[in-house]
Amino acid sequence: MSGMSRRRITSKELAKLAGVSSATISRAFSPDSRIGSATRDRILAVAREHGYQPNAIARSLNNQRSRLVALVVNAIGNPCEAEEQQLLVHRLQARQLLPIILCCADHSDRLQLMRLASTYQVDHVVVFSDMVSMQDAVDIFHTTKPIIVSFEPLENESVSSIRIDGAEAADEIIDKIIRDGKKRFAYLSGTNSSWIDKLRRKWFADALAKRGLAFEAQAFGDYSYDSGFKEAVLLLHRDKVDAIICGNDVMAIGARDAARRVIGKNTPDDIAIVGQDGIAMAAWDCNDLTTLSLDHVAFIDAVVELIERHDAEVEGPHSITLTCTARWGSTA
Amino acid sequence: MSGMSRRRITSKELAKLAGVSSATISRAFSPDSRIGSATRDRILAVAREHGYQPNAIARSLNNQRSRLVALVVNAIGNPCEAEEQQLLVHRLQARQLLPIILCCADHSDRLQLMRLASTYQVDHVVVFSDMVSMQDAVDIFHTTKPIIVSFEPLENESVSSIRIDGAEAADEIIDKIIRDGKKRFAYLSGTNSSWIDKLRRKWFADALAKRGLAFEAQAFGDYSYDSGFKEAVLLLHRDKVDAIICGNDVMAIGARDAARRVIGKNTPDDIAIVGQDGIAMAAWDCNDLTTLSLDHVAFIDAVVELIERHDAEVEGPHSITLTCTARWGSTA
DNA sequence: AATGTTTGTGTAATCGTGTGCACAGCAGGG
DNA sequence: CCCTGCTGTGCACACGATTACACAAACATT
Repeated sequence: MSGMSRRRITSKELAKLAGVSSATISRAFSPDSRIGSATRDRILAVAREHGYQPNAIARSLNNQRSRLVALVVNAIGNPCEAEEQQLLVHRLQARQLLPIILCCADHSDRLQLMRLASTYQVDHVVVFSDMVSMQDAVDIFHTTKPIIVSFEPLENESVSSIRIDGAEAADEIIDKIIRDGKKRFAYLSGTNSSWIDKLRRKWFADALAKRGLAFEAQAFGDYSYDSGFKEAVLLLHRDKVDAIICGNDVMAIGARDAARRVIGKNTPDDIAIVGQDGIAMAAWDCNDLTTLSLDHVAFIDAVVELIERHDAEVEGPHSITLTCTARWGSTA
Repeated sequence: MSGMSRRRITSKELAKLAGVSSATISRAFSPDSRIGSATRDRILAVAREHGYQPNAIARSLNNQRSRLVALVVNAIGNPCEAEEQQLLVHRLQARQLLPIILCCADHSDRLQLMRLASTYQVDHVVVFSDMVSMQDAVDIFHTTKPIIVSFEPLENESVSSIRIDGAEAADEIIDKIIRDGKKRFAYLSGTNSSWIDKLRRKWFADALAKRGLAFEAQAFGDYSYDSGFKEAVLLLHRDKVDAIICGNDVMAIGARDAARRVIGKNTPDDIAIVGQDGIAMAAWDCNDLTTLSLDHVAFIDAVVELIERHDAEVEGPHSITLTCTARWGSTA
């Protein structure tokens, strides 16, 4: 435990200390290699004494395997993703894989950021963000076969994908709201550029169309509470809608607050408000949101499953489909 | 753009293609090295054509500089930390540094996890988690000089620290609550093992003591909404307190909901509820929490400042102190 | 006792870059 | 014409580990 040394000790130096060659040091740290158990024990003892650990960078260079995983996300703080990120990081850590977070929210060149990460020879890439196109991911990580979270089946040979389908659940929700007597629907998007947002909106639009209705208004926020609050005021006041489908749960909570405080209308009697994602906060007593929800555990299970297939070098395109469910609260 | 190749091209191969030596390739990618500008342009063109990027792993091995930063956090989903994490990741990315997240919440051997990360020769370590002791951090990252977020000055030569002081703000808050006529205080801890929690409690306990009072009850949660809810019911019902200081904002929101829904008491008239952290959600209209808050931007500025000092190899122990402020809402 | 097999260790090459050193070419000054 | 100085490039080694190969010793088999 004489770990006061500023510099890290190398395998060659440890070899000298233990009276063996550096190859033997390496073997002492590789579980299944031919080495005398007495030698191994002695080496591990000396290693512990001098605080030696094999250098993972050098090991990666030789192995062609870095045990790093790039996670491309929109943001970290964003609760919609945070729960899943947390789960995934746990699962990776359990497999001795280290996550590198690439955060796209700040729009400062996302592609450059991904290129930087790709130079670190990451073993896997998981793209959660809808701000990066599949083609960009494939081009930049052409050596890694990205895992992409998607809302439609991807036919591309060089990616694996997780497809999420909420059409049915959206239909259930719309059905309930209409039976409750609401007539004028609005959609509050999280962004105006994302294809995920477009698809989610389509689920609900299709459900409306099936019943001869359509969205009477559409607004654009930025997935934040404040934007949900602000846009809801406009929708309720100007467009006189009585049902708002929001792009995520956080905006839905903002919209609910706006309705209650600014307009003086309450859910679910006066108006209906629906979220999407099914974050834990949505189920809190003070929120109790009706939301189009995804099973986070199943979702991350799917990601891990794909990572395992890549590790096992199973060939061919891989795609897993998950379906959303409606989670009922008191807001719709 | 013929990036269909499965394997990544190396500098030596590119050298052959460009009719130069691999050393020249390397120089083409190093901004300040002696190389003819014509040669550089040609090399960069060929490199782009073949999708070549220098291998950061090999570069790190040679440089003794990985440009990786380990962030040791409790959890990712936790809103208390998420905002800061998000900020810090942005700042790191702007400096071309890649963050590796180490998540301690899952108690599966935190130390082993840190040891794993340390083998990747990270350039910096930032410890946000109060679940890892300073000594452990120093032992494991003895080559890296960790940056530790702390609540008391650390005299240790081998760490830099950010100290957070909330004594004054706690005093203000207690003062206000007492002037409002509340008399029986409870403290709702986030955990029973963390020294951060103990210190935060001390700020408020000292403020009470100054006025001849003390906490009449103490409960232990786990920083979650649900635990705040559950424990608050007990505190209000069994211990009949009329003011609850919570270990973080999320528990405070849970406590507020419990008071309102289960006990039928409202803030701030019947009872006072105080949070800590000053997360964005606390300011939402539906919450409007009184909270002991820290300026997140200043906080991350301090972290980045310490990272820069380490990069500049400024010697000596570094410590930056930040003070919390009271953020007033309608709950106390 | 001779031969084959297993075990444990050392030697040296390799992974992909960065860089000190040497050197060739070229310009300019005397 | 010689000497000095600068520019651009290649050679070779270093970074710290892994691993195929070789080989000695120990052990097993006939």
